[in-house]
Amino acid sequence: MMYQIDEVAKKTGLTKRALRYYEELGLVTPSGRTEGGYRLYTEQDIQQILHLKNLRDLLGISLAEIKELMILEKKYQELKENYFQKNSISERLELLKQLEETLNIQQKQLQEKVEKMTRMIQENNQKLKRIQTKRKELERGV
Amino acid sequence: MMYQIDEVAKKTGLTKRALRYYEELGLVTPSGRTEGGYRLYTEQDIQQILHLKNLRDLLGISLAEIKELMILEKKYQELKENYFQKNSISERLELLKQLEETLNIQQKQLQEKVEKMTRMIQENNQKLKRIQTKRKELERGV
DNA sequence: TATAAAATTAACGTTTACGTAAACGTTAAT
DNA sequence: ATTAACGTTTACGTAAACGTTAATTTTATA
Repeated sequence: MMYQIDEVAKKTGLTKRALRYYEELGLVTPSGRTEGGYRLYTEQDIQQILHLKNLRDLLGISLAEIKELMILEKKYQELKENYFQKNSISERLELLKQLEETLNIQQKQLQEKVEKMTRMIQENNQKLKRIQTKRKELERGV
Repeated sequence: MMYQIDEVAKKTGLTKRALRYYEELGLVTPSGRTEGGYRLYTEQDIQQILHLKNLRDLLGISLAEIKELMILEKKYQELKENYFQKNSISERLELLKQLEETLNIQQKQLQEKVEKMTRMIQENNQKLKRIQTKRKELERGV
């Protein structure tokens, strides 16, 4: 089953404009079109869009950087699906190394952020406690 | 001891332009100026700037939203420092309630993000494992 | 006191990530 | 066959968050 743009917009929380824009940038291309030219997205397309959204929101990197990433992952998918490889072994090794490196960088970024956020959450909790204490003092004082 | 703009830029990792821009938006105002008009930042100013940077990078909210937040916190600081309060009790209670609410919203945002990021980290780890396995297969095959 | 290094403001420019409107085609249902 | 509700492309617009340049001052130092 395939979905058209409005459905996908609702499912992903992105606007139709954003979906077309991402396609324009070469980030996500719907797998099909109707006879008349309507975009048709598969379930996989939607997963890819959600992944892209995660990268955008969680890593906070630019769409240009995200594009690089998705190109890499696309290559990896192709590699996985091609049993009888056209690529040479050295090419495949090179791709794997690149993917590994990129993922490692991503992991570091994510972990750093998680740590900072965790610290911030703890600080906020302490602040909240102080505020609640103050508030109760005031309320008793009334 | 007070620092001038270039020093602060280096300490915070922001550009001088960004610091001036944030000031223009009313986000962080240096505590002093030299006779000739050079900006002078205190240690506290720097802490505030780092906090602002954290909000920007971790929550990914707009500077306009950050401004609201910092206004609230500023009011709270004033409230803490004024032993002999000018504000009425009801005003103070109102402020505390607002701060509490805002912090709670922030906490939710942060926690949601942390969860999503943690999931992503785990997915990445599994992906990394698969890639490493494949790589070793290839290397043995050579 | 001269001069280099760093600062200031003002104003225009740039990039990113879409929003919006126009003009027009498609699809499904009546 | 019409029509309402969707879609399409093209192209200009816009807000946010700074970058860059120019013209001018300050400040520290030789």
